[in-house]
Amino acid sequence: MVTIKDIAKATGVSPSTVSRVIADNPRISSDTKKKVRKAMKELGYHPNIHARNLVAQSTKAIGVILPSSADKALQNPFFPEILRGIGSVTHKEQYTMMLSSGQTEDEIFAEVERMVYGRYVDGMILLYSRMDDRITNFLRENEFPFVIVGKPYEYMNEITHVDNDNFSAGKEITEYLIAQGHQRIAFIGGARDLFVTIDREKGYETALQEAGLEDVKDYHIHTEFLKSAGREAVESLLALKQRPTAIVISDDLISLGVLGMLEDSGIRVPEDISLVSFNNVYLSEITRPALTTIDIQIYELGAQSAKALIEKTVDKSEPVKRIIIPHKVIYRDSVSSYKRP
Amino acid sequence: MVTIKDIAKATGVSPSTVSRVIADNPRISSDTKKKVRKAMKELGYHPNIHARNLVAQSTKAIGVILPSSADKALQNPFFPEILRGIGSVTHKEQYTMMLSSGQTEDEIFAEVERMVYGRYVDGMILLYSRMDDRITNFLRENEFPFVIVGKPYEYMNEITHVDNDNFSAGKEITEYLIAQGHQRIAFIGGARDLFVTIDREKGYETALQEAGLEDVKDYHIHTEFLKSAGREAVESLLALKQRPTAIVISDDLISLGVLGMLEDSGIRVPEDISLVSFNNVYLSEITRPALTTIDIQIYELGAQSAKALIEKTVDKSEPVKRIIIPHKVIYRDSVSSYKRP
DNA sequence: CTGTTAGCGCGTTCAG
DNA sequence: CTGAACGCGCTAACAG
Repeated sequence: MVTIKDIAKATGVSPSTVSRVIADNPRISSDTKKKVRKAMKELGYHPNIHARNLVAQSTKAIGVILPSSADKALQNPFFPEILRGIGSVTHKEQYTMMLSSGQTEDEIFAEVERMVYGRYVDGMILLYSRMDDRITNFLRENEFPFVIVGKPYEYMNEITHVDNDNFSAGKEITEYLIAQGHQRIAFIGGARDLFVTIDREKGYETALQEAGLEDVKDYHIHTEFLKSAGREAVESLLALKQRPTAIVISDDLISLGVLGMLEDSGIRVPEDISLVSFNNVYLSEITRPALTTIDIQIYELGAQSAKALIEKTVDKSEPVKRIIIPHKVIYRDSVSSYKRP
Repeated sequence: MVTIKDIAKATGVSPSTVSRVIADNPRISSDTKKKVRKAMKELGYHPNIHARNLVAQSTKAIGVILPSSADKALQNPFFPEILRGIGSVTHKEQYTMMLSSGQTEDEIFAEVERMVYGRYVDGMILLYSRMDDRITNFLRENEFPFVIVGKPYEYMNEITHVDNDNFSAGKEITEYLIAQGHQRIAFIGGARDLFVTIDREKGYETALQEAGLEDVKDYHIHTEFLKSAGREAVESLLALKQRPTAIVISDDLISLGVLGMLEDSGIRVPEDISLVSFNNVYLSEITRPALTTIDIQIYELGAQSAKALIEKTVDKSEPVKRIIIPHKVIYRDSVSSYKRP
């Protein structure tokens, strides 16, 4: 391993001079700078970060916390995509990205503790937002910089977060369905304690209400990614005497499952029933029919959260922010206008 | 920040004693151990890894290199799942996982250089295997510990890698199709320079050959995840006077695309054409029909590669290994036996 | 069984 | 413009 001393010796200057050259300190003659840089190249010098971090009391690294992978949710293409977004800015800023690897909530919590106390990272991004979250509380109590992708369950004004306007998104897409003539519209969502679900559902309810449509209780379904359990729920939905003519689904991946069940039941989309959903992951354009869905700009969600976090870690006085990433309806083929039978 | 010194002062012992307690050194009286541990608890001591790494000349961290995300391939649920596998063992071993974040090959290469030279990590896992790969060469030249998930393009016997027997898998699944009476079987694969594709395709070819079936050139299609370009290819396949009655597809995600196109063309699966594919990601059971596919145990692929890597980083003399993860055909509904029309 | 000393590689005073 | 000296927090070698 070639250190600062080695190249100091090789060039006949002192280690501190070399250090200054690395930092591009203006009060070093360009002559010696050149000389030193040359030696660095030749000897293959590379700074040792641990030494650097030790003195700098900062690591240019951020931790990314995934939801507990008990959640099958991890299989969602949402994650690679948001990681890509985060990566784009960590990379640009020469930051490093450390991933949580725990499976259960307890494991993850222990990991977060290590990361924070051990000074592994300068800050973290939470890729989920759940009610009453231990990790969020811990981070807050320790005044450790972090940002949440989604909506914090409390202290909204004290926690920087990056989110979509899920309420409006849910409202808009439902209104679109209503504009197409649908009056019996159901909602299928994921876990009930996730804010995305909650917000989108509220938007849906509000749209119904404003249009003077009845909000039927049986039309609300919550399920974890639609395995057998979800199947029954959907079947009961179809068994209703007043079957819905359209469904708002809170996630593209769930839509895929629903699409399958509908096909099993011999129900055609969009002829018999219309579907809309959220996220616009790659999948949504290769299903048949292709899904009308809301593009929430996952990549941007990631990029902006990383950007906000880094800003905060370099300047503690950076104010708390709430960043809303715009969404957009992507019209494809899963909706038809309702024609009275 | 509370350091070793603080707790030394608090307990009236020397810093080194504290250090020894942390390492659970046997020649420390259990009395002082207790005393020291108590103080650590009370003062909230946590070791600073950078200090530790600096002296240990090792970081308990591994780098995970994703393929360049120009590849849309990243959207594949394969990645979250393999990360989960890797995470399971890094977590158990108290290791840390650092993710590459570059988008282009050049960016990633620069990152790898930093990680290696800067001693960010003790070793890395490459989540792809491509012909003539710069990063592989670099790692080899620097004798830096790494393992490849997939097959190295050369120096097979000098690079530890974790792979499936993709050749056999391709052969088996094709033989299954043949056993169902199919004689005209096509192959659709991803990028041509990826070893997975190559191996699976060879298995397919061998099966045909052994069964005395003709290997039709027009039956081979290569495409990047089936956007417009892939569509044309598939359409040309269907336009052939001798249309295939079954298709072997090298990835579940591609299958999803093909399924869509087939439906567009009014071709029913499996009645008109049978489909089989690889990976058994979550998706493959929610499509309609559910896909008959080969389970390659993605999670295990990740876990084993992490395990092998960590073993190598702790004991440099650990021999090069080649670990083959078994696969298994998962029979679902995308295949029917061929009946002469 | 425990304390003292030195040093990991680097950045940062403080002198000059 | 540059060098010497110190310290970041921790471990290891050597004493005792």
